Amino acid sequence: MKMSHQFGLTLRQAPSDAEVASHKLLVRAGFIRQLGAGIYSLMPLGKRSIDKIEDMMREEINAIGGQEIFMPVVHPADIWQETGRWYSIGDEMSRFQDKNGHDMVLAMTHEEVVTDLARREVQSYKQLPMLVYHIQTKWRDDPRPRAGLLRVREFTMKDSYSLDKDDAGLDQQYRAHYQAYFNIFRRAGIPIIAVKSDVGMMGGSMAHEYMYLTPAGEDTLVLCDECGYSANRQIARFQKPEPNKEKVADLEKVATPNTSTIGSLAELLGVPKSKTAKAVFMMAKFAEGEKQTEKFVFAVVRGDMDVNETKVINAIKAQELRPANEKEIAASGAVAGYASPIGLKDVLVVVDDLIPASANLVAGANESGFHLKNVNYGRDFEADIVADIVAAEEGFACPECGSPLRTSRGVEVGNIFKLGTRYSADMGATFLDENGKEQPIVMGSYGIGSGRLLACIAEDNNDVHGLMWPITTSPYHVHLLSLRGGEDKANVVYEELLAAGLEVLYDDRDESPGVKFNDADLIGIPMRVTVSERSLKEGGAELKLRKAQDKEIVALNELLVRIQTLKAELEAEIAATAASEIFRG
RNA sequence: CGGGGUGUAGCGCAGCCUGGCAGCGCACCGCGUUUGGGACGCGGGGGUCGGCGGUUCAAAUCCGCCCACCCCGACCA
Repeated sequence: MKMSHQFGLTLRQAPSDAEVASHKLLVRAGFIRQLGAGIYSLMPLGKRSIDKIEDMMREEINAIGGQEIFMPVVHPADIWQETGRWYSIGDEMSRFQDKNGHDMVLAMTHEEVVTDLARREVQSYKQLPMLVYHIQTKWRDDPRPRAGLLRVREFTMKDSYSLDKDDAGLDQQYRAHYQAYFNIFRRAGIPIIAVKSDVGMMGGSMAHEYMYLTPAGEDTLVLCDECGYSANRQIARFQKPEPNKEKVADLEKVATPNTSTIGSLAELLGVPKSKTAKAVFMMAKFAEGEKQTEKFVFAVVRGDMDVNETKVINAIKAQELRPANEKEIAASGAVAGYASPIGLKDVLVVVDDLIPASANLVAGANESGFHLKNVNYGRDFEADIVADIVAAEEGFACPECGSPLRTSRGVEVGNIFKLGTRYSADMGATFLDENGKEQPIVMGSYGIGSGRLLACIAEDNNDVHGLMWPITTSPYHVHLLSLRGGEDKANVVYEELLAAGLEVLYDDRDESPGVKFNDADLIGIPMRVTVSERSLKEGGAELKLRKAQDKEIVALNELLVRIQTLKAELEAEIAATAASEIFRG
């Protein structure tokens, strides 16, 4: 491609609303342009990189038996009603009516459509296993898009769906994806770790997320350097400390004026925070078919720990959780700052499993200015549900080996879910087994966001001058610059490289050398070839790697072979990182 | 949804407080000089000052409402 007619210019300054490196550089280098909040166009350079990423996805998914299909982006509401997600998903799903007044949805994922296809096409166990996938645009009206392509509302995703006759088959396809995803990320040139994760709105029994570690990420991961345990903080477990073994003492009411925080309470009474119980009030939404109900939830954890809302949602099997407002708190009989589960009515009490084992805690008296000492579970109050609802923190003990845990921020670039029969059962996607008995198809779903992956590659591969693409995802292999006195020879080189099948971005513009060099560094194509009066005098063309400092002069008649060799070396470097991943289920 | 911020040329910004011809740098067009790390000179083109309404002789500037975008939080894959 000749840059003189390239659609999309480089910018000397990034738009002021770009903050993270990948966003600034992708805009400045002309890969993407923003249309609205979380809505981006891909320019020619960006489109070429995305195509390469998606082609690698195709190769890896084809290699594990995938068959590419293409499913619609607009769905009739009825299939979403069949699975109940029409009712359970909130504003994040955009809905509209067609001209006949029929409810429609913009696809945010494709479980419903693929399950509908499966119930039409799959009749017999003899057809299974099968794996279908597509690369399609999705729309999720995220409450807060941010950071360029790292978090958007409209995005393209490769998602595959596995169809099996039983759990063993699902497990096999799940593990195949587990490895295939690592292959894709390796080939794309970025380090990724897999962590155990919440199943969220997908439902199902097991899930992993693929995380690129970066402070710009917004998921918090809990990692153990000792044994390799890794999980999203939303579900991360840890070993609870040994509870105290005190003898149960008598309940005692104490005046604690102006002591509505755990810190001030512990100080006033001279006890450690771990001897107190903390209460958090939330409203939980439950969906039963088409009906929605809300319930006041009273969660209790030890004072030195924090509630993990995802764990609460999973413990009480709610759809959604939000903080309760003052009115709702008052209606429940609880007193903010002095709340306790003792004597409350019509509320759902959820207690962390460390609480029943802890004796003589300090808790609120449900009376402003008073707390109770020596509160004991079982004697003074009981819970509707006892479960692990505490958020894992840096330094807590690893659930597997007891070593201190570490936390890190990450961006989720992919995920895999064991769906089981969550969708096939609701939608009647069944087959006949060996005994002629009707069984629901056992399913899995597996996604990777291609734009988010592009952003992570950019985030991981840049320096002060600009982007530095791995050869596998670079929009072009070679960036050819012609400078004064080298124009004619550069034209010949361009034609020769193209004829050899190389992808070349040719800077044939009438610009000063500085502009061309700086644009080349900004765009970040791995190999740069300069043809000028000077280089010709020195014996040919100048060849430089974007990531290296050294330059070499290569005779024009050897240039093609030299570039092909270098390209093969760059590809081999990435291939050399391939490995089998240990599955951590 | 809560808190904070910003909307003036393609990009970055000044002007607004204290109302009076809409500016600067980069980018863009023409001519000339220059040519290996974001050149220089001369001459040009480009604006509903986010939108609507109000105050005023006069509004980018003051007032009201709305919209968009960004950041933090809530939430989410």
